[in-house]
Amino acid sequence: MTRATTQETVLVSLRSDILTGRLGPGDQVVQELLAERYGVSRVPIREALKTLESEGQVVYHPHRGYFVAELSVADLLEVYRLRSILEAEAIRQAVPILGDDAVDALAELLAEVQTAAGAVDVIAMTAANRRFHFAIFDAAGLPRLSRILRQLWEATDAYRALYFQGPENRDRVAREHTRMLSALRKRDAETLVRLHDEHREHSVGAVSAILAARDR
Amino acid sequence: MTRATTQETVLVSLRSDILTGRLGPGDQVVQELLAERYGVSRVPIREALKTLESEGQVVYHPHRGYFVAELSVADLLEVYRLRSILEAEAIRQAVPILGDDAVDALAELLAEVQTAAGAVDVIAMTAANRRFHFAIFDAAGLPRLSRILRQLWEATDAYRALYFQGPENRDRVAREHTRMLSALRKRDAETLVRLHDEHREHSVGAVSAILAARDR
DNA sequence: CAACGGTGGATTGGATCCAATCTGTCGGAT
DNA sequence: ATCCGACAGATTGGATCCAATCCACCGTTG
Repeated sequence: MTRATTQETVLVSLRSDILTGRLGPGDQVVQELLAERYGVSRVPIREALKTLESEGQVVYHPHRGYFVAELSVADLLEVYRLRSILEAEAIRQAVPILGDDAVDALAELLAEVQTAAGAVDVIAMTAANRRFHFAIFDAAGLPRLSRILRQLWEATDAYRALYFQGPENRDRVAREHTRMLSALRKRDAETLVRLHDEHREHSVGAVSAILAARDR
Repeated sequence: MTRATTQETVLVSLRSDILTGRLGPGDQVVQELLAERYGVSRVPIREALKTLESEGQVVYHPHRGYFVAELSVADLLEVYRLRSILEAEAIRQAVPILGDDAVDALAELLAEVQTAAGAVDVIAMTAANRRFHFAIFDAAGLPRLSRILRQLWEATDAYRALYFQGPENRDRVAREHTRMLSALRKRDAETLVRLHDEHREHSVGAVSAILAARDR
């Protein structure tokens, strides 16, 4: 059994801090503070922050430190535009080579999302939601594409949690996922692409509204 | 004047080491060795390596260290496939909003590539070539897209230098760039996209041949 | 009163030291 | 002869310490 290194555990903690809003957009990330919070030295914190920086989750100013990235509306639109292009590519590649067992696994993941939604556990729902979508994307067998998509998803993590706050959004996501699964069962890539586009379309609208409200 | 931090200087040194083949694909990157070579401690090395890791230039195995990434043929094909999609997007966005002054600047960059090609300075040519292409991509005003494209380009840096070794490849690139510039002057995005596709098509063939030769 | 320069506290950047882990090798047991 | 475990060297991971930088505050000066 290979134990996780400290920087790895710190990394997941930091991600969750950002996801839950404990570290909000624009906040300075003081290394000493985190070191104390997690009971480690500053070294693994720094390495974890470097990773987050390259993912665009935090920005780095030399000699000033790391700050949780803030998304402008333009950023948000760009992220969704890129996702639209790349997810379509992933889906078209994945659907024809998806085995029945993989589809069954997806049904399983769908159930997890529903469960978390029912329990109003926003964190669990965000995680399950991601697993559902990436089970499809990863099936394309294009690791770099998966990696880029992960970065794009993570870039909006700080805001996605807000989206799932609304019960109507949770219900909507549940319905859409069900339709995605049925398109998958028919191996209907084009419908799946269209459903994803609608899915994103709605959430980009909702999140921009949140952003606009914040900036006021 | 704000001085560069050590990790930044180390980062550019490392990039150049990889580009020139001083660090070849598959090599282990021993931190102590680099620390001595650059006359610094291991800390900035580690941070620079973290950055390279997230770009996919090196891979990281906990407790074992960093290794210069090796590209399989499948990796290479994926990189070029993604570039094809994303560069087309960048070009279509950029061309209509490109000012005359920007086109003039590109002509300038083209000249630099030619000069370096004439001088058989592979390093300078690689750098100038990149500046030429990214002047176009960056003009799209989509920073995340630019960033992703940079990562994709860097992933094949270790192999690109080999491509420019061949004089016929250098000549070909020079000709193609000239045609790109003239398409740009006419604001003909579709021709420019097509030229880029041909450009890539040829180099992916050449680099796969190099890869195949290595693996034998 | 605005602009400038100095000063002190806070924070990050880098160096050095020690601990943890991995890997290859050498004996010994089966 | 082969497999297994202990040991040693090498390398990385993390902690601690000191130096460099930044930034806000304040007093001075024009």
